[in-house]
Amino acid sequence: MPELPEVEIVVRELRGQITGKTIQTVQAIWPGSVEQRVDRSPVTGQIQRIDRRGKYIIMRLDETVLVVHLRMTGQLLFFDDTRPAVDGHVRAIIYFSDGSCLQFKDVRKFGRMYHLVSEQEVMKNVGTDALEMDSGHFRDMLKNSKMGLKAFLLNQKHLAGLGNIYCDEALFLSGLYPGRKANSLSATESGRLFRTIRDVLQAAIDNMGSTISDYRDTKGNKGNNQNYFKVYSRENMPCKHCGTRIKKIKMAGRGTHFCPQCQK
DNA sequence: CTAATCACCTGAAGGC
DNA sequence: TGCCTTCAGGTGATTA
Repeated sequence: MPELPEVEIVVRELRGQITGKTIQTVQAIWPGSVEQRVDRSPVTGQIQRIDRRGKYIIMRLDETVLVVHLRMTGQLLFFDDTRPAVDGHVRAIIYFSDGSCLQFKDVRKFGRMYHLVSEQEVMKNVGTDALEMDSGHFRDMLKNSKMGLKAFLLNQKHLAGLGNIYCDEALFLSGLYPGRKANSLSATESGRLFRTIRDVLQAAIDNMGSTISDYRDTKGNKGNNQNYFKVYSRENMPCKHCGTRIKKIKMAGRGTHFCPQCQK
């Protein structure tokens, strides 16, 4: 579910909710969801600051870091009081010394909470955050890749943060066919794609993220951006630009929506 | 290097 | 109602 905009909303809320709080214990209800990679040290300490790169949430403690990736169905739910798991899908709970808690709910169990010395242990293949990228670097990466655009944009090592939804949206608004080779773009097309990606992500943040089914913010609220999709989930519906039926095909292993008329 | 497939999991939705 | 198949926002390993 969560791509860059959804993770950004969660991070912004968490900053206000848990910065400065001290972790008392972490209860791993489903052990597979929590990876302890710090020898002889339980997860404790004060949360100094919270960062985000791509879809990763990085909570910086005194000596270590707690990194969370929500993958498909993960949610971080904050509560002012101490309470047991709110339902059977809660995989871990962080209890703070002031009595509040953060519950990590994840239906499909793909998400992870990592306790690490450095976030690089799990983020060595994650590139520059999509909102921190500059157009020159983006153009250089495109020029040096023979991948199709869809696969290129989904690959987190180039640009971190885009997932299936915002890839399809950005390619539609750029007028680019998802199978188009990255190194075939002109300077104009590259610049347009760069700006479109940034605008699509920013608009989604302004709309509190997209909720297809599982995404919730830390208070359990859904996003609103799903009401503004231009192509994603619009198979067989008329293109908002030209009226042609939107097609859905499988590309780079993912459902890919596009307008056969507008995207070349 | 690039592309395709599978694996990891559970639940919802559609076909029969 | 029930069974079976397919699909889902992600990523990493493996195999052509």
